[in-house]
Amino acid sequence: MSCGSLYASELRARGYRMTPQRMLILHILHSAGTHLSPTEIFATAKKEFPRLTEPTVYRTLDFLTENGLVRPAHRGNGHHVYEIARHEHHHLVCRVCGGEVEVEHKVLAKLYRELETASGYRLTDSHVTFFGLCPGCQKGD
Amino acid sequence: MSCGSLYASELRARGYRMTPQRMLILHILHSAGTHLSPTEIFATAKKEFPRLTEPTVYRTLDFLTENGLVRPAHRGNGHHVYEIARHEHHHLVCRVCGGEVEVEHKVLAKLYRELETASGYRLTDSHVTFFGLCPGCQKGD
DNA sequence: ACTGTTATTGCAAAAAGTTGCAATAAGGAA
DNA sequence: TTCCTTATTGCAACTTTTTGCAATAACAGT
Repeated sequence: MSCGSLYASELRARGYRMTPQRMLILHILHSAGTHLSPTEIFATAKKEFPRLTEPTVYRTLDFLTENGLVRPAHRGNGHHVYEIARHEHHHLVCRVCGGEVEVEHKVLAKLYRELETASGYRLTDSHVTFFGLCPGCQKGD
Repeated sequence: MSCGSLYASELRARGYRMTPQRMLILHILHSAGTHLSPTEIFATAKKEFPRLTEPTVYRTLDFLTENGLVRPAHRGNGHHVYEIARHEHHHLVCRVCGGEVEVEHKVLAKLYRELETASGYRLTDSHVTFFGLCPGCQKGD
C-alpha cells in the first residue's frame, strides 16, 4: 500500500475524500522536505494541474492541517508556511540570516503541564516560533 | 508631560517622527485595552482621520512593533492582531469559545535559557500562542 | 458496473495586505 | 519664525487570502 493510499483511507475513515488536488499538494510538500508558502505551492502545483485554483490551495492546506497531515508555521512576517507533518516540532529562526533550527516539542512538555495546572485549560496545540540571533550572526554584533 | 509626548520624545531620540497618524493609532490601541486587527484599527481611525489609508495603518503597526510600542499576537487564523505594549506576555486561547487568558513571559524564562544553551542562538523574541479548551468548554466534551 | 449523495472544486468577486513613488509635513538648524 | 532635509504619508496598482455558490466528481451502496 503506497503512502498516498494510506492517507486516502485515513481520510475516508473520517468521512472525507482523497482527491487529485490533495494528493498533489501532499506530494509537493513531501518532496520539498521543507516548508513552503501557499503561493509557492500554488505555482508548483499549477504546472502539474493547470485547472487548480488558489482557493483550492488555501482550503486544502486548511483541511490537511485540521486532519494533521500538514503543519503550519510562521516566519515572523505574519504569513503561514506549511510543511508535511512529521514529528511535532517548532522553529527557532535567526532574525538576521533567516537560518533556522528545529525545537523538539518534547522540550515544551513540562511547560505545557505547568500551564494546564495554572490555567485549568487543556492544551491541544500551539503556534510557537522563537526568534533570535544564530551563533554566526552574533559575531557581527 | 502627557503620555503621547513621552512616546514622541522616545521616537525622536531614535531619529523618527511622531505624527498624528501614529498618535491616533496608539490612542486607539490604548483605549481599546485589548487586541485589534488592522482592519478594526483602520475602521476606527478613519472616522477621526478620513484621509488615513490602509497602507499607513499597516506600516504604522510594523513601525510601532519594531519600536516596542505595540505587540503583535496571533489568534490561530494566521492573521495578526495588535495591542499596546504592556508587560511581556503570551496568550492561551480556547479553540471552542475563543476565550483567552494571558501567560506571563516569566513562565517561559527557563525554557528560553534551555533553548539558548542547546542551540547557541541568542533569543530576542518569539511568537507564541497556546490553544486548548478552557475549563468551561471541557465539560461539553 | 451503475446510481445517488454530498464533499470538494472552480469560478467570480470581494476583502486584506503589500509595494513603488511623488507629494507632504515633522522638526532640527539658522 | 523661516528654511531645509528627509521621514512619512497618500495614492494607485498589485498580490495574497477569503467567501458564496453552482458544477463536478469521489465513493458507498446496490
